[in-house]
Amino acid sequence: MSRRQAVSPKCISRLSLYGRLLSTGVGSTSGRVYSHELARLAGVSAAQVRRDIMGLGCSGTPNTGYDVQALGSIITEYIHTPEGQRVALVGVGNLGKAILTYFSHGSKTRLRLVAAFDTARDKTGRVLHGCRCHPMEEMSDVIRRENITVGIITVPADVAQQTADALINAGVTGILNCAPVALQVPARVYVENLDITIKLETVAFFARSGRPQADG
Amino acid sequence: MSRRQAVSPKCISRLSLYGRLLSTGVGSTSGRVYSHELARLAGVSAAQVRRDIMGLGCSGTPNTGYDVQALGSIITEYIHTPEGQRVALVGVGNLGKAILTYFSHGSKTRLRLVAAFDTARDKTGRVLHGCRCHPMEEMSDVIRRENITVGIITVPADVAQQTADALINAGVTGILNCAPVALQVPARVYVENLDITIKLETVAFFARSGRPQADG
DNA sequence: CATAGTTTGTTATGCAATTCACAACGTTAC
DNA sequence: GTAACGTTGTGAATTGCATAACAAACTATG
Ligand SMILES: NC(=O)c1ccc[n+]([C@@H]2O[C@H](COP(=O)([O-])OP(=O)(O)OC[C@H]3O[C@@H](n4cnc5c(N)ncnc54)[C@H](O)[C@@H]3O)[C@@H](O)[C@H]2O)c1
Ligand SMILES: NC(=O)c1ccc[n+]([C@@H]2O[C@H](COP(=O)([O-])OP(=O)(O)OC[C@H]3O[C@@H](n4cnc5c(N)ncnc54)[C@H](O)[C@@H]3O)[C@@H](O)[C@H]2O)c1
Repeated sequence: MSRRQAVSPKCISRLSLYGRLLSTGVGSTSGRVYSHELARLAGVSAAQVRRDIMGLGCSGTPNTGYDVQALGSIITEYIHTPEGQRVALVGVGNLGKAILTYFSHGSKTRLRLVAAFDTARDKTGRVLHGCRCHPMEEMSDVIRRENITVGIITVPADVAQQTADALINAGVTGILNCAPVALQVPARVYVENLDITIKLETVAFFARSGRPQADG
Repeated sequence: MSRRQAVSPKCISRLSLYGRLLSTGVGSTSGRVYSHELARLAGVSAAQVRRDIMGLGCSGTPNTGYDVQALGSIITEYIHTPEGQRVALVGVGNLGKAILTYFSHGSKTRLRLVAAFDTARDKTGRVLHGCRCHPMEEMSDVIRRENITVGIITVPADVAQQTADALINAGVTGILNCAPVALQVPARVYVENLDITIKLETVAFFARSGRPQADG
């Protein structure tokens, strides 16, 4: 259970990707996979794959590669808790609804999106894809009762900070922020920003000058 | 027009963020802004801000900071073309519709989302927020005619690669990929991946172990 | 059993990006 | 005018990350 050493967010992101590749039919014939195979599918180098796996207490055998099942399990157990962490989403608008739909149908992650929140009365009280939308006043209670540790923010930019404050107050320690603002949070809280406009402007820039190959 | 030197995607992303901050009421009273103010709002260090700006042929004056208007213009002109690049979106599903709505209403970028594509007949032919949804057969023609250089992929994962191929064939040189696969593209094409599941799993991981502070 | 051929685990190397530190400069106060 | 303060611009130091490289290990084969 104890983490071997501090790993970077980028490393965790790659492990998450390897995990998905392993669970979606890689090496399904042999039951085994080489580092360079995973590398090609993940868009990274083979050395990178081996190095990432090294940090997990590895399991590969030379000349045969990795056991798909075993490696998948190790990665999943490293990234996730046995029960799967519980997630809440705030702001059931266009983007919020898309994410809600995705995580109840399309996604295979161990994470569970178990509650949604909104201010609009036509949203609250309803149940979308098995996930109830609560009014904001119930946030603190629901997050504690449901043991929620992660929040997704899909509210308008001008209320994103207060939404983050409310989530943190209620006990959330990780936030995926889809609003285009940099949140101010205490050091113990981890934030990732998912800013579509910035990503798109970056793509547009390199669509012209075309040099580097990168990712996020 | 000529770029001073090769800059990293992360640098461009930060410049994009500074640009937005400058255009949304930073230092609106004085008309000027300090590097440490931008830094706090962007969630980076003051030295980082100054260094990023340095690469643009800078304009700040000691003790007074930067002229908001001037710096904003310089950043915009560096990141964008004068006319604004044109963008197409493929896959008008839950996520695709949310993005379409956002870029016709909520966003202030110079980029223009001017065309959408889908296979489903109930999507094609309709006009959403001033953006027509075409059938896939018209892609090549429309992209050339409309001078589109950037594509957004919001189709299911199993058709993302063929969608990318089609976009590239039609002349697109930058792709924002929202499907959870690593696309194989020629070196001249620039790809950014926007993988919500990976981002969320990364947040969940550090919501427990809580160490680093990072971003993407 | 020995030999050839691959792939892993890991260490060393190189590179890029961020931070540090400070001189130069402008501004303000008196 | 001049002294004191605060910020910029930028070379140097540092950190972190990815690539390269290679010894050890395993399989296969005759
Ligand atoms: N839709 C996109 O593709 C897209 C792209 C980039 C960024 N974003 C950002 O994501 C966020 C949401 O975008 P959207 O298109 O879904 O907007 P939206 O207007 O469709 O949805 C916003 C939702 O938040 C709710 N809300 C408003 N104030 C609230 C509050 N104080 N507490 C709780 N809920 C509140 C509203 O009732 C609404 O349901 C915005 O910050 C937007 O900038 C969206
Ligand atoms: N919705 C989310 O929040 C979310 C989160 C993470 C990842 N994603 C990814 O984004 C993509 C889209 O997700 P979604 O929820 O919008 O799915 P969706 O099923 O709602 O939309 C998919 C759209 O693509 C169209 N399509 C199907 N095949 C096509 C083809 N060959 N060419 C052109 N169009 C085609 C469909 O008609 C549909 O309109 C998926 O790859 C999904 O994994 C979505």
